[in-house]
Amino acid sequence: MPRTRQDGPTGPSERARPTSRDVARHAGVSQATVSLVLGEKWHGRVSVRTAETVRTAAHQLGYRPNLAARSLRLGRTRTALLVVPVLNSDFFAHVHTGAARVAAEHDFGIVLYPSPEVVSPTPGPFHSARSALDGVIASSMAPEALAVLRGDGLPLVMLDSDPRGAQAATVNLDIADGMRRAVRHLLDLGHRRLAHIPAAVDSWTFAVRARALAEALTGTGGALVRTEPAALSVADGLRAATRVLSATGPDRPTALICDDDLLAAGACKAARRLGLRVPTDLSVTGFDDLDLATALEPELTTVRLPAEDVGAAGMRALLSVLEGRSTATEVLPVTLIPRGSTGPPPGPS
Amino acid sequence: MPRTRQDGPTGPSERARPTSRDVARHAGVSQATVSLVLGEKWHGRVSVRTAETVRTAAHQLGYRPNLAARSLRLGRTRTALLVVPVLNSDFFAHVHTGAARVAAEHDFGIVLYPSPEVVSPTPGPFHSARSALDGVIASSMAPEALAVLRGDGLPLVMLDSDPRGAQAATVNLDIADGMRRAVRHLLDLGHRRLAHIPAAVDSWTFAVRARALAEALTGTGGALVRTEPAALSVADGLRAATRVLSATGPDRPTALICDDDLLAAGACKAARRLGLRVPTDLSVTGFDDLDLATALEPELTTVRLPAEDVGAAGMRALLSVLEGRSTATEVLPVTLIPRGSTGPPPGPS
DNA sequence: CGCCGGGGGTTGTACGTATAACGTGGAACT
DNA sequence: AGTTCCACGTTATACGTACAACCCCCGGCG
Repeated sequence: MPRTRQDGPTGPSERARPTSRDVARHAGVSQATVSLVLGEKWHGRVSVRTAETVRTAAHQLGYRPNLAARSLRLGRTRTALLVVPVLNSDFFAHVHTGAARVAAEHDFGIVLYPSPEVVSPTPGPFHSARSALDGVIASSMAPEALAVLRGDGLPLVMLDSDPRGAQAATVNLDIADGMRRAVRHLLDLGHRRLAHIPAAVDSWTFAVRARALAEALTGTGGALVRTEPAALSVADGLRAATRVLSATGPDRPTALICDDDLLAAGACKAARRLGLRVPTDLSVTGFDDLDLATALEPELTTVRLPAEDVGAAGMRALLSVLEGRSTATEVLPVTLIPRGSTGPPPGPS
Repeated sequence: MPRTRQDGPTGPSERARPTSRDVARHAGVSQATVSLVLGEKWHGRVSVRTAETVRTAAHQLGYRPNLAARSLRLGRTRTALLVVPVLNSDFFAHVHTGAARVAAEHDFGIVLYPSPEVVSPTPGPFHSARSALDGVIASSMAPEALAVLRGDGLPLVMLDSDPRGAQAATVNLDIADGMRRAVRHLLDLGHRRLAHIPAAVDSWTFAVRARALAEALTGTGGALVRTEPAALSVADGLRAATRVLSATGPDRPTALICDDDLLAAGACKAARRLGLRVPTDLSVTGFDDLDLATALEPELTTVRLPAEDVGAAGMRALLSVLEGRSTATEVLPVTLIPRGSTGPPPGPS
């Protein structure tokens, strides 16, 4: 007997949750009527008086619909999965916040999934096997992980990912424009020899940065003198920047473009250790505009990515897909935030 | 007719998900047998041959159990809610990671909820109204929010919260010990005049810091010369530290103890702006050991809080509670990470 | 030879909800 | 007076699963 009322060890204070039938009994109507009223589908089918009776009864009993039952009946769960590569970046934390806000407005829940590998070593059948889901929002995923996701056949929205060839709605950041702005900013300050510290991560969002950087430099007199990829951490940014800055003569750049604020922070550290002052001797730019950017001294010039907007737009896109309206790729604008880590290049000492 | 097979606009490729009954038909057995086999409850009730047949059939069809149905039947959802005050701190991101890892090991899911207010302005009926939950892990919650949570009558585990009077399992950090270590560290370096920048947040974890600081100083010759609370941000840490450091003479502290790395970062900024070098003229300590701590120059001496362990222990505690084993309060040790932001006080110039 | 036992399943039911399909009493119209 | 029709509900059912309770057949034993 699995279903005896739990009046045992927990005591009788552990009241079983009231069901719609309990409410019905209490209000003197049938369970169907309760469902109609509480589901706001009663107009013209139930009298105003009865509806009111039902509502007060539900309130008195503290009735909460059983979502498992509702999901089973409806075949929908009003829950979306948000997959992010790493959570310990407040970029994705903000993505989540934005998505959760929109979700809440539409009575949706969000399950956060910090990349399959983090939680379980076996990619295996994806988490959607566990939680009942209506759709998936995947952020900056590697292609093979995406394939796994798509295997579930769930409605999918991709964030900050390659829109080509993806049979899915996509919400992107205008990363290329961001890079153009950063380059333009440095060129305007007078820099001509730039170096790039790309993130050593195989994902669309970083591939775009490299391409846009090259394009933005063509025909401007500026040149990319060095490229040194780094893993996404302060420590590896430090290492990469140190290598780049150890060059001398015309190979030494006067400005460093980093794919991420973490890398930029590492670069600033490297500069200081090499006796270079930022921005007097070296300019540094980042991407994201994390908390970190203003914690540093000098504060970081960076391309701000509207993370919360990305999450919100992603959730909205998913809702559209679920309602049958297919969505075009959406591209959100980014802004360059000039701060203290960039300045004119040092004079030709 | 709500349940016509969806062969319309989406096309016939949108196969309906196979149910246990489909598997049964495919394997030539009854649905009950499928349930027994897949639920690993068949030993001695189903022959090995049949069990194998069922499993291959399930695999061929790509069967995934419908979790809504299972939850309805079982009355349990294998889903826990993790409530955190703010997500845009990688402390809580790590808490989540730890909890999610343990959850995955036990085939549990985790729904993350970044504090009621963030998502919906009305606290109202809590999120547990939305998602079907087996239990709640609440991290550093304000008392009134906790009361709302408890109102749902769900099994509850609290993280980093006041264990007294809480009829719930608690996983705590030995914050008091952390503060003691920080103070001891500074005293050992020779500091005698300390200032405290507490977080202006009404929560247990910060209240403990203040108390432990006072206790750690009694009878040591060290004194707390100033206390200036700040909101949990770099900017407000900067503001508060600026006020503290503007004092002159014996009121000016030689070391700043900050309740959080963000505040410590702000303090370092303040020091630099006032022409004070860290650690030569001023020592600074923080709490958390965020990425931030090693991004700064000098790197931050800080009390490392094992965030991931907290999350993991919290999830384990919840599992214990769900299995009827009540859990004692657990206290995790913390460590002081001495780095570049602390040093001997300046000589009596 | 009749009865027991147990291995190997099956049938039936309940979880709580949403909604299609079906009354039902009475006012209004023919 | 009979028919229509509507306002207001109710009854019945299905979603997919887990498991209690039953069933049947066959070998062994008294």
